[in-house]
Amino acid sequence: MAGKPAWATPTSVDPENACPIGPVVDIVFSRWTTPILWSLNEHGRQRFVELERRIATITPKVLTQRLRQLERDGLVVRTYYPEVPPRVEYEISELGRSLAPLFAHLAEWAAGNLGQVEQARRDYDTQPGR
Amino acid sequence: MAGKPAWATPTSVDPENACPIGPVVDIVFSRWTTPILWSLNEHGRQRFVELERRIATITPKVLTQRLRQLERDGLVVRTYYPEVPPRVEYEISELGRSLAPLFAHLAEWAAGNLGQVEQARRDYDTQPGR
DNA sequence: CGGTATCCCCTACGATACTG
DNA sequence: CAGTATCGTAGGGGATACCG
Repeated sequence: MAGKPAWATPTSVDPENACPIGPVVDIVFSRWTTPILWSLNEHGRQRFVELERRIATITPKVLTQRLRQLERDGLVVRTYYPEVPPRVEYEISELGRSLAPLFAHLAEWAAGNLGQVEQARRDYDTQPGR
Repeated sequence: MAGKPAWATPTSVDPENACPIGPVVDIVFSRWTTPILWSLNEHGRQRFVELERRIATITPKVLTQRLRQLERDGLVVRTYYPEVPPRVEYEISELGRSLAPLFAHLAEWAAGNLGQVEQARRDYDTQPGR
């Protein structure tokens, strides 16, 4: 990154640079990833059907997609047992588990502030003239 | 397994959303919200064009949509000055600012672990037979 | 069991105007 | 300046069926 002088303050930057947490949000908070990671962290090693049943509204196609993505990102470990019938188990990786405090932080914020968000919505929606 | 993980909330878990942080993720980490909140938190009060220029790749339509949503959720305060030409300023609310430690936590995780994610991706992609 | 393969729909988003 | 209005599209899921 030695091309740009430090004094060259850009008037605009691409979203990645505009927000340092952009990339990590894409990785951790893309759709379905939080229920999956949460389930694996809370209930430990699970088979495909267990996850499918626990998340309930997810389709097998999407569950596969998200699990592959999480595996590729190193957040989930997939283990295949060549038995009959075949068995596959998913577990959260060490890297994935390192997200636990972050998730706890998020849950804590939710517990303390979600009510305010809901109240704000009610207030906003009852404003006359919208 | 070692009992209850740190991120498990005692509040009843919705069987639909097998994940207590589902709602808060929708509020805080839906598309474009993090760059907007980050910008408002980092650079203070800003007018519409300032945000537009800073985020650069966002269109005015979408910026409006997201700002309205954030306003409705009580994370952003919109102030309209009926001047000629009109002036509108956006600032992060107290509730929105309460997300700052969370964002910092996220940035910290990213700084420490994003490299591992990228390495995991490289490893995964260089596996033969995919 | 643990997935693919297809088809299809919906809507979030982008592009391009235009206005008070 | 601070937005709307309108149109068009891509692709992320859902539903269903099928395979090793």
